[in-house]
Order: sequence, then structure tokens, then C-alpha cells
Amino acid sequence: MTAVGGDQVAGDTYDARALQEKWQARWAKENPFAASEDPADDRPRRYVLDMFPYPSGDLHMGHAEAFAMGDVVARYRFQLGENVLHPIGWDSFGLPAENAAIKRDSHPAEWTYANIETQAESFKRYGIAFDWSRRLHTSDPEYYRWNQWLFLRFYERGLAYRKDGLVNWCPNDQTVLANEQVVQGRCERCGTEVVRRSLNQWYFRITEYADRLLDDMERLEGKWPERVLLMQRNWIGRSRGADVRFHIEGRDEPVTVFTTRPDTLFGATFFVVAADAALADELCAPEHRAEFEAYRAGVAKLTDIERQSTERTKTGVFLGRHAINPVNGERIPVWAADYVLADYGHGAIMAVPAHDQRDLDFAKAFDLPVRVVVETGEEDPDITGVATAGEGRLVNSGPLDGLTKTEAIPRIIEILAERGTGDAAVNYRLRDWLLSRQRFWGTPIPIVHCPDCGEVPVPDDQLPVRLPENLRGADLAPKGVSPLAAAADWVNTACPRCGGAALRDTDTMDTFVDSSWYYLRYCSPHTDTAPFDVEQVRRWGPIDQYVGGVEHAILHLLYSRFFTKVLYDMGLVDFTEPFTRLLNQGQVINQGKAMSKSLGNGVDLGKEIDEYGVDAVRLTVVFAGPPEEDIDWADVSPAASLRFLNRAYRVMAQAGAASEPGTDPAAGDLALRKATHQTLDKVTAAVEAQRFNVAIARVMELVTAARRAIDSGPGAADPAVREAAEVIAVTLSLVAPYVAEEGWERLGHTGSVAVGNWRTPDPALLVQESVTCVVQVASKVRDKLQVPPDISAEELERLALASEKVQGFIGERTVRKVVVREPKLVNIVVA
RNA sequence: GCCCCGAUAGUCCAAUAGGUAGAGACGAUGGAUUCAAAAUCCAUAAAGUGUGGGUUCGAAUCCCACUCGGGGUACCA
Repeated sequence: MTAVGGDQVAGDTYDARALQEKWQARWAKENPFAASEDPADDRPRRYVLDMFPYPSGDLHMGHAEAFAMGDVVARYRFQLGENVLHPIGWDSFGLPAENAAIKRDSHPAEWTYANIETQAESFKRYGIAFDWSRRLHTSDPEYYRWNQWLFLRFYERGLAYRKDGLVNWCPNDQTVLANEQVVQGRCERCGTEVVRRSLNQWYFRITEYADRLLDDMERLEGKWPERVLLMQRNWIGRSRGADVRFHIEGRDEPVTVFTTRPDTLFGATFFVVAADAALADELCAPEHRAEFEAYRAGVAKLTDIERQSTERTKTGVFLGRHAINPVNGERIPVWAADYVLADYGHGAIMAVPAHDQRDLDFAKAFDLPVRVVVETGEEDPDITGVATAGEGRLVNSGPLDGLTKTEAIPRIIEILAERGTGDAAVNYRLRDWLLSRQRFWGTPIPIVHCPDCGEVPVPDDQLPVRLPENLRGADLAPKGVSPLAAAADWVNTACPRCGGAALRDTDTMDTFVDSSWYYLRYCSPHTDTAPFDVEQVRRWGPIDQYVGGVEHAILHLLYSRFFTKVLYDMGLVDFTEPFTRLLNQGQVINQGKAMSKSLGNGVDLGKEIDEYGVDAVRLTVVFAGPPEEDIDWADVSPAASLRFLNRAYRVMAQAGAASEPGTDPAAGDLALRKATHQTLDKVTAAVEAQRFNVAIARVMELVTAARRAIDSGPGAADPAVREAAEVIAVTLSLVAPYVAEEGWERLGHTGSVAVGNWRTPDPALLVQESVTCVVQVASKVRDKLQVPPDISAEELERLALASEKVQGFIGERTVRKVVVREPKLVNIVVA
């Protein structure tokens, strides 16, 4: 190791591994990143949270990126001297642990907790500024006990309930899934095609909160990524329209349908009931029974993918019944079909083939009449097969004739309401959250089924209902019912109400329940009398900055928002949105493809760290581009990051060797001082705006400026060089904590650089005495002038016109107009 | 199909409220250093902003259409 630039400083290339060990030990001892609970501590409080990891193995590149981003935010807040809460824990219930246990003939806890330890060690090496004392694992009984407690509170409020219904069933994982966990007709985790099964399951009544979940998003505007808000809005899918009641011949009760186009009611030519709805079964006339049953059986066999294919031609059967259109008394045939969904609206529709493509496709398939009721000027849908949806006047619609859609909708609703056959109505695409799972490694549902008392909640003082510990390996294999059912001594229990023999509910909760409120538990992780200490949550909540991947855009984020609103209604939290700001970091990919084991193109985080060191890896992921964009590992260079860090380190080491801390920078080189303060100003702005890659570019400039000052300027001993080096250490600490600490120490400081060292730029050093003004003639740059920044428009115009170059370009032409944007631009418009 | 987002040197990316297209980096080329190489340092070249229109004194930035890429959603009545 030879010193460069003439300064003999020992070790001017840093040894990443040695620094990592040295500073990890120091941080472990000094605990600089613990949040203060002292009520007298009046520093601003800041809650920064990364979505907690699932312990699937060791940390990988994706974690490296996500946590590096979150740490920039947290460390910036630490540097500002704020009281920062930046905790870590594990989302440690879930299927992979169970599958591993089956394979290894062990208990899921073994695999889970071993992985957690591995990840914890890796996080420590990775240098994330966590408060380790708040660590939690959702699979601990001390944690999941409160899932049960919360479930019971939801149950008391009618927000947790059981119902029969068609549910998504994954044949591979042998469990039901929530709607949110079915992606394109496939199981979100294993990719198996999901089928529908009719089962009795537990649900959370999230639909009751649909309006609030939707409307409260207004307050997240500008603070959450626009696309996440959009995805949630679409997912909730509020549509406004009307409920219309149709009398069915031979049935006492009318059947209600929901429509967003009540204005087209006069165009309804048939009526369709979801084939798998109970209503279809009930309405079916005896002479059509056989045909209907055959049809229904065929539909039940289809997977969601087959069923949802838009290519598929419409199918259905006539039920041998007729409905009466409430506005014109027309008799229209009632059909059963699978294009109508049993669980949306009322599971039945009025079909208006002229103005709805699906209804038209059906009408064409079964030769049903098509009646145009909106004159849009488009071709006859009965001929073209294309339903018309444009604007136009209503026709063939009695009292609505001549009206536009916007006029007709309120009018028809009024008419329906007067006759008592309809009302304005709202429907949502969002369904209730199916929360039971037929798997082992999750939170047992704290309900006992008693032959006499029915469904009985387990009393709070008997919580937690612990998972049995004697099941392992093959005992956990999926059988279509929860493995818990096999634990006879666990299942058989006394009814909490009557004391008689009863059975425990054997399903476990969706693990998204765990993650819906974990952020609250961090505020008081050791509380054992409640899920969280209400006072502590009042102090810390809500989260100022949440960081995580877009894959949770609807799942976790929607559930967590729902939980927060319920807890607000219960008076346990005083805010209604859990995550004030959200940052979605991108993914790390390789050569254009997602990294995967099967492709064998994975980048191993451990190897990268061994080769380049933690700081270089962190710098690489943060510098690669805007945080929300994907990083292709083929496009980045950790080697280059390491080179830069060495350069920065050398500047700090040389400045440290040449001067003492506390040197007054005022006497230093003015140009470098200005560069330092400009950098500080720009880095602060970039970090605040979450443009971390730009912030790093600014630090790079300062390193270059300091390098030059040492080599060919005032030299390493100049106070301005020390000032620059210190600012380099402080700003670099957000991404390269080890180099920053070591550099800070080399600069002669004894404490950690990481906390409370951010500086405010000196405004006097930010003002520039002259700026470059561009003078354009006909929008082309023809001259540049050095002018004072506070120059007046008149003066600048005079100077610009006085320029010889400019005059040369104006020539004989007349000046029509002079646009002056002092102090940076003048544009002379010529004829 | 519908709805969003994006496209800037060979590559990744910058460009306050339209106002000099280049901050930073990778790579390339040349040079210094070296017996040579690595490392280090210095220098240079490189696009007119996906395409076509429009608004404007002036457009990467605003508007319209299209192309390509990415994402969401999929019979939601």
C-alpha cells in the first residue's frame, strides 16, 4: 500500500473486512441507534420503517437494496439529531417453514428461527442502523397472542364472521386463499391454478371500510407513489348506479340487480343469474332441471383461468322462468350463465345487449333480441356485434326519451324510487378478506365450537391459544383440512361457556393479519398486557416513512390500512392512516431478467460483500438510479463504488493527518469552502427529495474538489480541506457507514459520525458573485455574459444588446421583442 | 381488451416553476506513473432527448396521435 500524492498516510486503501468488524463491535457496544423513550426527550420523533422480512434463508440482493434505501432515510434523521425509531423484526409465520419441516421431518420453528438468526447476523454486518432492542417475531406466542386478541375484538364488533361461500382453493398448498392472493387465476405463492370450492370460512368485513379506504387516499396523494394509490383505487373498485327490483313470475319476493346504467333499463331484453348462485338453483323450472344441473356441474369443473378467459364464448342455460321489467312490464326470459358472478352485486343482472358487450355476446350466442335505447350514431349492434357505449339521446325508453345519459340516470332512479322498485346504489369490487387457512404454521383462530353453545370465543385470559408442539414432519402434510385437526389432545377442549366437551377451530389466520399491525407493536414490543402501549403509539405513530416493494401495493398495505381504521374506531390509535409516506424501492435484476435459482443468474449478496465490502455494495445499489427503479446488476459496478470510497477515504485520511479537529474553517480556501457548502445544500435537498443517487453524485464532486485542493491547491493542511473532508464523512455516512466512521476517526474525532452531525450550509457561502447569462438571438445561443445575480432586467437587456457578437447576429434585422429572464437568459427576437 | 407509468451519449442516469441538453458513474480512447501489469492520477470523444404533429420568443419538460418497453386488471354488470 503506497501513498499517493506525496502524503505518506498509512493504509490509504481501506480494508473493508477489518472496518466492518471494528465498527460492528463499536455499534453493538454503544448502541447509537436506539430510540429514546424518555418522556423528557423533546427532540422531534421520527418513525422510519422497512417492511419486515420473511425468514426464507439468508438476506439477498433484494433485501440489500430495500434496506439500504430505508437506512438512508433513517440515518439522515439520526444525523439531524432527531429521536428516530427504526426497528426490525421478522414476519415469521408462513408456508415455506411448514414445507421445510415436512421435508426435514422437523418442526417449522427450527427452520424459522435458524433463518432469523442468520438474517440478523447479516443485517448487523450490513450495517443497518436498527434499534435491535425492539426486535419481534410474529411466530412468537407473545406476538400471535395479540393477533388472537385483536381477532376477538373484531369478532365482537361484527367485523370477523364465518360464512359459506365459493372460495379460492389452491390444490397444491391445500388451503384457501384471499382474493388478493390470487394472481391471474393462480396461487400467488406457488403458481398453481386456483379452483373454486364451497366452504365455510372466516372473513374480516373489510368491505365495511371500503369507502373510508378509498376516500382517505386523498390524504396520501403526493406522499405515496401514484401507482400504488391507483392500484388500490382500482382494487376497491367503487361503482355507482342503481339497484332495480324485478318481479319473477311465480316468486313472491322480487330479485334485485345492480346496474351502473339504469338509464338503459328499457333496453333489457333478458335476465341472467349467476349459475353457481343459490338463486339460480331456486329459480330453475323443473323441466329445465337436468339441463341446468349439467351446466352447473361443467362450470364448477373449470379453473378460474379457463373461466375468466375472454376468448371463451358465452355459455348458459334458460331456466324456464320470466322476469318482469318494472318500468315497462315486459316479460323477459331468465337465464343462468357463468359470466355473471355470484359474489358481485346481487349475483344477477338485467342484460342490455345493445349497450353491453358481454350481454351482446350472450344474446348473439343464444339468439336473444337486441334493442337499442341510446342513439349514439354508431352502427346497429345487432348487426355489427359491437355494443355501443358512446354518448347519445335515449330512445325507446318512454319517459326517458330524448334525455342524455347524465340526465336519464337520476330521472330513472327517481321513477324507480317513486314506484318502490329501485334505488340509487353503490357496489365495490372489493370482497371481504378471507382469513382462515388450512395450514399449521400460523395463528390459531381463538374460537371453540361447542355442540350446545355454538361458536364460543376463547376468553382473553386464556390467550394465547398456542400451537401444539408435538406435530412435526409428515403430521404437517397438507390434507385439505388443517393439520391442527390431527392433534386430538389439542382439538378436544372444554367449552369456555358451558364447560362441556367441545372442539377448537382448527384453522389458522392468514399471515397478513400478523403484518397488519406489527408496526404498532414496535412502539412497545415488550408490553404483555395489550398488543401495544397506547401512549407509546400516540408518541411514535403514525409511521413517517415506510419503505418496501410494490408487490404489497394492495395486499399488505390495504390490510394494514384497514386494521388501522378499525383500531382508530376502537379508540386505540389516534390516526387513521398508518403510513404517512411510502417509498417503493425497485428490484434487483440481472441481465434483464429477474434473478432466480432456476435461471442460475442470481447475484449472491454474501459474495459481493466478501469481494467489495458492505459499503461498496450499499453505495452501488443506492447510486444505481432513482430508488423506485429496478437495478440491473449488469449495469452497475461495485468495483467502481469501491474505487470511489477509497478516494473519499484517502481525502479524509490525508486531511486528518494534516490538521486537528476544531480548526476554524474561516481561514481556509474560499473556492473549496464554497464547493463544500454548495454540496451540503444540494445533498440535503436531494436526500429530502429521496433522490439518493443524485445526493451521491454531489458527494463525488466534493471528493474530486478536495482531491484537487490537496494535490494542486492549498494542500491537505488547509482548514477548508478539513471542512470538506468532514462534510464528506457526514454525508457519506448515510450510505457507507463503515468508511464514514473510519474516516471520521482518521479526522481525529472520537465519537460516532452517524448521529447528530449534519450541518447547515453557511448562506454567505452559497451566494454567487456572478452568474453566466446566456444571450440568444432567435433562440440560438450567441453570447454569454458574466453578470451579478441581482442584476436588473433593464440593465441586463442593455448589456445584451451592447454585445458585439449579438449585434453581429442581429445584423440588419429589426429587434421585435427582447425576452429577459434575469439573471440567466436574454432572448432577442428578430423579424 | 381497458387503465397507468416510462423512453435523454455505447450503457446506467442528471437537468429548480418550459430558459446554455450534462451533474455523477460505467465503458471507450489517449497520456502520466511502472521493467511490465494492477492500482492511482490527468485528459478526450460521444446524444440533440422513441416517432410525427401542435402551443410558445423558447419544449427533454406542456398538448395530441403513434411506436416500443414495463406494470396493474381481467366477464365487477
